[in-house]
Amino acid sequence: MATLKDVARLAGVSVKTVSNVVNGYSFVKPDNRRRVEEALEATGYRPNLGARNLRRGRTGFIALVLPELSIPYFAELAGLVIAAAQEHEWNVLIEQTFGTLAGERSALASLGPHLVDAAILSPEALQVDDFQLSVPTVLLGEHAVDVPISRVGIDNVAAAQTAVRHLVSLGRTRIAAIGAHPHRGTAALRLEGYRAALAEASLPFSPELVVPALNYHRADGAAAMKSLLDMKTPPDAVFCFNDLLAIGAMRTAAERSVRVPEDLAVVGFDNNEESAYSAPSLTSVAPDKAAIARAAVDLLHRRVDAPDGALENVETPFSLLVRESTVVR
Amino acid sequence: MATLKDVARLAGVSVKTVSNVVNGYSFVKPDNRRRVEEALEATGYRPNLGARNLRRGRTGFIALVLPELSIPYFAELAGLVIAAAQEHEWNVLIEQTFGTLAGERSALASLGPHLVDAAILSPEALQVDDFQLSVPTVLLGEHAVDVPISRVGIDNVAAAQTAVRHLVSLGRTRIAAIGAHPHRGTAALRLEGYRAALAEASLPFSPELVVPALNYHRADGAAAMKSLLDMKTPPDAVFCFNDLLAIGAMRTAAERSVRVPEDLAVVGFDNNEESAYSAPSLTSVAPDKAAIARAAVDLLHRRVDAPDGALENVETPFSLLVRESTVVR
DNA sequence: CATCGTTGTTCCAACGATGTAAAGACCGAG
DNA sequence: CTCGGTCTTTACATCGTTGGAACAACGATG
Repeated sequence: MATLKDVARLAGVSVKTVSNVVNGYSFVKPDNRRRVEEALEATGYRPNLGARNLRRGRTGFIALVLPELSIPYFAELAGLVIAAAQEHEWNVLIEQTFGTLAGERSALASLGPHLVDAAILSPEALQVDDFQLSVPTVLLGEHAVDVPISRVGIDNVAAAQTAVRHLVSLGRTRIAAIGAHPHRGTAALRLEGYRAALAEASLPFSPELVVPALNYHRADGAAAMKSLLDMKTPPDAVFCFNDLLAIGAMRTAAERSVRVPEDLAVVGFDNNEESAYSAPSLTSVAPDKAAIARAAVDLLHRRVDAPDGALENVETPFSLLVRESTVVR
Repeated sequence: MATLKDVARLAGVSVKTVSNVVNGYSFVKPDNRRRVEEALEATGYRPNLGARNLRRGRTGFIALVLPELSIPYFAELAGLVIAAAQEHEWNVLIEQTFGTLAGERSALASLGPHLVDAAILSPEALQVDDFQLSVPTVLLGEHAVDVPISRVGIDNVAAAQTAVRHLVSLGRTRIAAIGAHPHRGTAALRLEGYRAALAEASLPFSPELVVPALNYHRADGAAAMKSLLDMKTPPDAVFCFNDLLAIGAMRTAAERSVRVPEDLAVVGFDNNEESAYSAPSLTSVAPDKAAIARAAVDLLHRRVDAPDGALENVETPFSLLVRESTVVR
């Protein structure tokens, strides 16, 4: 691999002059510039990023800490973050926590100014004390606990309310919710939106219709739905806190020969790509994932330049995509 | 951020002694070792990986070049590669090519010994000339063209043959294939396995039952299925070259009121997590993705130590998971 | 008591890049 | 023909780390 030294020798100038050409410094004699450029071409020089960053005090990387890439929402988001980061000449380092406290702590511990310039976190279990951050950071989703960190996400209360309002507008009166979670801020907000929509329609809030889910995988949705269908008066609609839960719930409904949407309307959250193709296709709250990714990366980019900027709370748009799981074609 | 120098000053020893402690060098006086360890603890020292790697001539990163993270197969695989890489103290840098030649070329160009120690490629469009690699590399899947690079993957012919044999064993006689592709090596092999299974069963090979797909997304499967169902004698089974195509195909079948599996048996390939929850659930060829990820990373790890080792061709196991899309419960 | 091998520590150079300061080239003005 | 100023290039130090050589301390050996 060619270094600046090699190029300099070939062009017959000093190392620094080559560096100046590479970095677009203005005052280089046209003649030298030409010779250097030829030498660069001839050697196929590529800067050693490690060395450059060591000198510059930057790493050129940002961390993206998320539960798991096999969860479609995070996979799609990761793809968008990578694309957005590229525009700022950042490479993205993905760390998986598997939603565990230990995983999140170890991811956080491995972060540091020498490894990444900034970090995007999507935490599920972190405690207040864990947030000893050494690089500019932005949270995706909601603060699980009250910490002064910038955040990007949608208005979860409004989004959930929109979803449940839709179920109400279909004439459903016994609307369940799947995905309650003791420590997840997002879950609390979606539950709040759910309750608000019920109240708005003067429907009673029945705690037994709110089913917790410790993970948000398909299997959890399937299990939760089983318990709902075992009730003596099962619900006629269910609002799931993500699409995977909804897919699992629909699976259980199919196994019990409960018709969706006739007997049971189902709404999900996240709008995974697969949800447009499920049978029936899934009505879902669709956050603008590209906007989230771009907002998060842009915010960090500003913050790296001005580390002491004010906290930001960016709200990105969402929409409700109505599909077959709530409305008969 | 604390450096070795800070720790050394605090412990009252030289920088190198601290370095020795950090790197587990044996001959350090117990007393000094203790003092250094206390100082490490007190300062919260973390090695600057950039500097270390600059000195060691390693970068600590491997590249994973794949089409798109929003494709579940690649997302799942990426998660497993990250986990496997962690065991070798490697971080993974993901590059998305979106399946285009330009995307793959630019990913390849950005790679180099200064950025990554090795690379895992999952190419779709690369030409022979493009393979001017500067770091140890392994291909996932198949060689699109004939290049001398190590490779990890399953036996695609045998896997496809197993899938189609299963359809034959169900008494299906008019078996279609979705996913033919002019330049994709994997597609050619799966087609070969398809033809072998037909031949084995003395079934005729009908070119009109082989539908090409330029991309392997759900929409392509849906479109391909439409063309098959428009035939005057539609197929009674279809082998899709990946699960997304199969999901799309099943979607079209549902829209046309074609019953799966009664009227049409469907088999996919990849065993995405979503395929166990689709309605009906999808019979699929299941490669051992964890084995693929581990084999690829291990191979690279060997190759980094011994760059001139022989080419390797690692075949990982697969199985056929029979679900509702081919067999009535 | 000189010598030796082992153990423990320090000093120096180097990885490849860039910021700084200073030196050299060049120009026109006085 | 010198001076002052602007352009252009260079030597050097530096980022944080580690390999190697040099050196110091030690008990053991003859």
